[in-house]
Amino acid sequence: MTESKGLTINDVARKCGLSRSTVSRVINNHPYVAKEKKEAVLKAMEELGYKPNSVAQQLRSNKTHAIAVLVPRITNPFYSRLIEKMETEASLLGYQIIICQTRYSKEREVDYLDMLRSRKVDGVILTSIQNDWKDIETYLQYGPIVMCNEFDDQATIPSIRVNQMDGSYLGTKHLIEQGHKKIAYCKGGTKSNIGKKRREGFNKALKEYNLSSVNDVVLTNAFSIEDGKRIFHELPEDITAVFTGGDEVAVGIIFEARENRVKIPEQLAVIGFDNQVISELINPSITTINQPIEEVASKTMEVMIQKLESDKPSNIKEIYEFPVKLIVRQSTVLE
Amino acid sequence: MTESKGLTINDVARKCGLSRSTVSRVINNHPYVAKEKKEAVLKAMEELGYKPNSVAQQLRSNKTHAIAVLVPRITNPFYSRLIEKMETEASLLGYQIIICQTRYSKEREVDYLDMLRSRKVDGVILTSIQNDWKDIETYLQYGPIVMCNEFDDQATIPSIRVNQMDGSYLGTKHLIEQGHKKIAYCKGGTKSNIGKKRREGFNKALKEYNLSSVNDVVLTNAFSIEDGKRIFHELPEDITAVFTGGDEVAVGIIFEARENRVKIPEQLAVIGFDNQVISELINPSITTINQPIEEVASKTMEVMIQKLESDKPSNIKEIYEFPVKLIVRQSTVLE
DNA sequence: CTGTTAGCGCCTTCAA
DNA sequence: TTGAAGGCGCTAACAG
Repeated sequence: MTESKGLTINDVARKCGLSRSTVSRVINNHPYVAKEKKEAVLKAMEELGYKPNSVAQQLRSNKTHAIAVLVPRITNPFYSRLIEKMETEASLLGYQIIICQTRYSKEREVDYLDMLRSRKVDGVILTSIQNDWKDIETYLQYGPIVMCNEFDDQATIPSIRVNQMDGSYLGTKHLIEQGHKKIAYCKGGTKSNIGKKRREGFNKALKEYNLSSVNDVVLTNAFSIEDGKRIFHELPEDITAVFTGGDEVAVGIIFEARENRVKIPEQLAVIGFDNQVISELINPSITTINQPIEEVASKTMEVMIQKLESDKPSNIKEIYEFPVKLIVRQSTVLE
Repeated sequence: MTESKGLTINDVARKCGLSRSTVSRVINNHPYVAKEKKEAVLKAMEELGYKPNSVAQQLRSNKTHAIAVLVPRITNPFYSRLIEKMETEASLLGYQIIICQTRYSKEREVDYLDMLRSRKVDGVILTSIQNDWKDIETYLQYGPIVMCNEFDDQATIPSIRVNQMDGSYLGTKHLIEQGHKKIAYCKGGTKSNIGKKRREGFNKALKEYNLSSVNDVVLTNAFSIEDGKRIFHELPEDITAVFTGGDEVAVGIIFEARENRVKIPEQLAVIGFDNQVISELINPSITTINQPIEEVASKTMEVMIQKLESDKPSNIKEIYEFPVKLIVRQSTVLE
């Protein structure tokens, strides 16, 4: 098969005996085009099988209708749910999503942000942050950046997120109300603001019940199922409950507990975070914190596209915070 | 903040007192540029913070370095693993991935294929097929199309996949060897070639053991966990084993069996497909078929980029078939 | 209402 | 080794 030459607006113009401008006007639905000429153009485009070259349109208009979405890894169900909804919304509004996996690398984050400088995308959505805000800020002159999920208090851009503090507060309070006095706390990376807020909520709950000083068991690097398995073995003897900060970690702990004949929740109560599909299916099912992921994703895309289509400045701090909900299941309460 | 005007090659040329052509040569690493002038250009670009406008480059070169990947839904772990690996490979070779979720719609599939016509992407990777091959074929004149996972026997394009028939054959044989004589078979959609091959493998195993005529229990629309739950209740009394065609379906069946006090594998043996993370974590763990997803994804991207960078025709049928492996776990054998 | 003209930013002959 | 000029395909003034 011979590679198609790519029809241009000139071919259409020639075919219907009109000028390129007229054809262009028809393409862009301009007013003031005579009915019959418009139809002639439409007919010519149809017969030729013409479709405008979007790259040329992009160059002219200085808009790509593409948005980069940076995530650590797409296989993490939290991020894939975010992406699923963002793509659906974007597609409805005529935008494309370019997937960018940073795999927690500062360099890759910068490389992807550079797509703003090279005009490959109109805007960037960050769902995690590897670099300092001052380094990210310099990219703001090339197009809007919106933060979704993760955030930075100094950042002067829109931020769409859930109330993380409330999540850990509700979860911890629930554990305390089940009678636990010695609760381990798992955290992920060090720079995350999500982590900070969660810790605040955890502490707040302890304080309310005057347990603050007795709880200082903190497990770090808690992200994956594997981490959960490791953490199970790092748990001190006197711990009766774990706040994991993620359903994956909870799954790992439960799996390892099963292998080691440790009963959950009788000997160890476990609470997750995210309300992922697996939390409901594993046995025992996992008490967790539900985040309205779809709403967060929609709102993020809405804010981004609004920035793109209005000429309002993008360096304004706006915060949209969504509520979370405690989902009680078997991993913390007896049947 | 004032929106950056976007520096052009002209600004750089002016800054270092050379022509645009020379600057362009430096950008593209052409030979025959005097060392000192080259350095002057580099210095000017550096000081100005110039980066070439990739849209203009795209228009000139008629290449976008973007590849559309069509999947039904990104939240399906099978597809997100495929995408993860594809994105990683593409990014290494200087390409971007545009995520396109068809959600099993013919119309959306065509809309996304149209990005080839409008030159938004250089190539398209299909991981599922909604339209007939003859309708897809017409897009081939605009750029390469590669099939990954799903395939069509008539299609004259590269196809990267696993040996589906072997998968269902191995699984079914395993069930038969455990003593099962009445095995239910779950299938997904009607048009899938994957489904056809799987059915062949299933039948082949039955035939080998002379069980062909007694097995005619086929459950349809088996995709999700919810489908699995439904199917559990549709199972005839005399069935002792189910070939589910997917770990999600197996999970649904196991979940519902647990709720209904049906013992797995004693009363019902279940075999999945895909070796997804959850298959190992659920209790009982699921016997399943492992597919080398990462290898399939890499090979797909390799083939695509090779088509893009050579001028070889893209309408050649090439088949790359990877082997699958049976993973035996608790859902089919007593401990 | 329609055509002519002038670029968007870049790369690549062609001449020098 | 370098610069001038033309054009990739499209749209938006500006005339008419």
